[in-house]
Amino acid sequence: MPELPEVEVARRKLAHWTAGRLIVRARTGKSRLLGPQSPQKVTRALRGQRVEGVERRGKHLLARLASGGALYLHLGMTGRLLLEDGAKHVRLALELDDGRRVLFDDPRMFGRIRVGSYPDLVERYFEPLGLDPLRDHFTPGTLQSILGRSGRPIKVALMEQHLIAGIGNIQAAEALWLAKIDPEVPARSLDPGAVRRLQRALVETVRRTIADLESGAKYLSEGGENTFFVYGRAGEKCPRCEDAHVLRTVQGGRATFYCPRCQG
DNA sequence: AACGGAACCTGAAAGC
DNA sequence: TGCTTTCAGGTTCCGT
Repeated sequence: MPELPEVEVARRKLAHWTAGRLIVRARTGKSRLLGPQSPQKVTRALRGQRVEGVERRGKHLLARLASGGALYLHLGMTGRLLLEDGAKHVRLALELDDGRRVLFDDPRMFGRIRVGSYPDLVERYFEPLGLDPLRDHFTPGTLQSILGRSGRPIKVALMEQHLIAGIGNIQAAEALWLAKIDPEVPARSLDPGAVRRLQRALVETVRRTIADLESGAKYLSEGGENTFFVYGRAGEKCPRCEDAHVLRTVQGGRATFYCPRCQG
């Protein structure tokens, strides 16, 4: 499920829960989330460690440990972080010195858990990523130069993590609707005006989704109300022009929602 | 290199 | 009601 907004909210929560805390013990079991690492390697690297801070780039999280090591997490499609119980598929549990437990729940196991040295994990998982829409480097100029390198449909290009980090299927659709850009046009064909609108739209949709989540909004999959403009709204009237209906197509194997009138 | 499609998984929702 | 199919907000691998 998680795109940048959910991951950023997860980062804030994890930072809040673990601030100044010691991991008394970690529990995990053998699962594909661990990759080649043994459960023992993971639990040994975490036990007794103090969490010094939690960083995010795109959809990737890194918790710095006092040892100079770090815990890397990717929430995949269905991963989430929560306190205490209420989770059926806990893949990692961190028991803190205040008696609380942080749980990484992930039914589909598309997420990823790694331990290692902080520099190694940064190099492996952060450095290959492109522009992060919440950082200062995300400007119309940098976006223009990045998009100029791709001839793929703009919707597909927006989701390529080595170009722009953190945008997924929902945020891509929402940003293109806000910017009134046809999802099918080649990325490099956007003129400076369109790139400027897109840059603003990406920041806007990401910030708005974060604000919604912070105010308690639930994921669609957890029964939450659909707060998006076009995502998941095939057949409904476009909320802007109120004339055309939202269409659903498929690009790169993923559903794309857009207004053929506003974004034609 | 670039692209489409399948694969990896489980569970909820829709279809019959 | 219950069985079957489809779909899901991510990433990676494989063949063309």
